Amino acid sequence: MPAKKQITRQAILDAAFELIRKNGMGTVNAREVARRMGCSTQPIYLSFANMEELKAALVQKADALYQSYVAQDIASGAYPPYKASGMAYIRFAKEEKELFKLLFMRDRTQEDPPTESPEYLALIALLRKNNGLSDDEARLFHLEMWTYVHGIAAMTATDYLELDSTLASRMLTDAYEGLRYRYGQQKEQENRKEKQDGSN
Amino acid sequence: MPAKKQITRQAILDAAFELIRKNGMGTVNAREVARRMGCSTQPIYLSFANMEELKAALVQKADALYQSYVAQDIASGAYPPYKASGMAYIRFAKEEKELFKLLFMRDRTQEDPPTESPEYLALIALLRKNNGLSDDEARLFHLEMWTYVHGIAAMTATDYLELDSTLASRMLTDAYEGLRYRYGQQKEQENRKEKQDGSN
DNA sequence: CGTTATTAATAACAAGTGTTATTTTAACAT
DNA sequence: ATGTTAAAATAACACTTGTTATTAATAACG
Repeated sequence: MPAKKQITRQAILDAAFELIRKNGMGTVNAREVARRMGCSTQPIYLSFANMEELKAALVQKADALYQSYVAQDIASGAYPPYKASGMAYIRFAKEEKELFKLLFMRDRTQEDPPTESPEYLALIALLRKNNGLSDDEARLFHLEMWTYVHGIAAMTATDYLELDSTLASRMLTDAYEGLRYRYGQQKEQENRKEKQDGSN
Repeated sequence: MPAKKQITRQAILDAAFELIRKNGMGTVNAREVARRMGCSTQPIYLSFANMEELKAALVQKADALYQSYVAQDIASGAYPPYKASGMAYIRFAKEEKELFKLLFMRDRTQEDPPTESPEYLALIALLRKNNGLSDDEARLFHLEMWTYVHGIAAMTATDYLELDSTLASRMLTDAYEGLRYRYGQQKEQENRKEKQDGSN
């Protein structure tokens, strides 16, 4: 079964990924991808059923890159694991603005797992262990930290903010330690209340 | 100068605004706006030079609505002024998701005033007064609070988060009081250092 | 009541984009 | 070398959207 085989799915993906990285998903279209590969639009439809399928593959590729950011910042040991997750998210937003917008600033869809990911549960466990929090407390603590991290990252990706990693690190520590203090306060209050209840 | 005058600029603006509120700027186009008014696209080009001009007017209208949110939440007195600003931002994100995305989740452009708005300066002044902060400290404090508020609002607008106002209020207080504690700590450290320097 | 100015409707053009039909090209088997 | 066949180029179609040309309608004025 002889043929003439040249333009691979991978090559298309790579060309489209460069486009999306630099100019965003809004600029991805068949003719532009083809132009960057110096070919016609036909090969695209040989490797993908339609543009939607290509775009889905691009999202996957973007997510893989994000995962590598997290893995690297955790492995590097520059920060403790919980903080490293946040720093990686912010670093990704800063270095890959378009991909960040694609992955984290789109409307949530039904595909997005509402289920609790292992990564999420690992972070919750980490907070419980490090700060002596209950499961509910850890979840709220994490929500508060994560919305904060997301705020920094989102404003960075849209160019409202330009942070170096030193300031980002400081902001995360401020928030984290501030919350530890708050949650400590709450524990004290609960204890006081219990004591009172006991003495009555 | 006789004529026949019926479809006003205002009517077009109103129809387009309903569209943008419900379905976002991406869905605003001449034919759809016309369809909603039960007329052709011609009148649009009588009142506006082009669609870009219409869209700019829509952004202005959206901003006016946002300003009314802030004004109302400050005037209501339900929260102290600094907190009210944040609560209004979050409420706007929750009740007008598309408008929020339009105003606050787009890439920053050159039009966006890099200059320090009076509103911003008023909030800084408020923080200085209430918490005894220096100008620099207040600016950083505000940056930390505002990125947090933005994170909550942005995740709400994209449906990753669904908060009632009670939880939003609690989250803001947690962050605010946590930061007050942190900035208090820093002041102590500085004082300790000064004392040491003095004794040498 | 007819003229005229102005608005709106209709139709059309242009550009962009997804997609498919048709033709051409080139690698491999024979 | 040549025929077969997959892949690629070219061309075309469909649809969307911004915009403009042309035509029809209508209100104001004499």
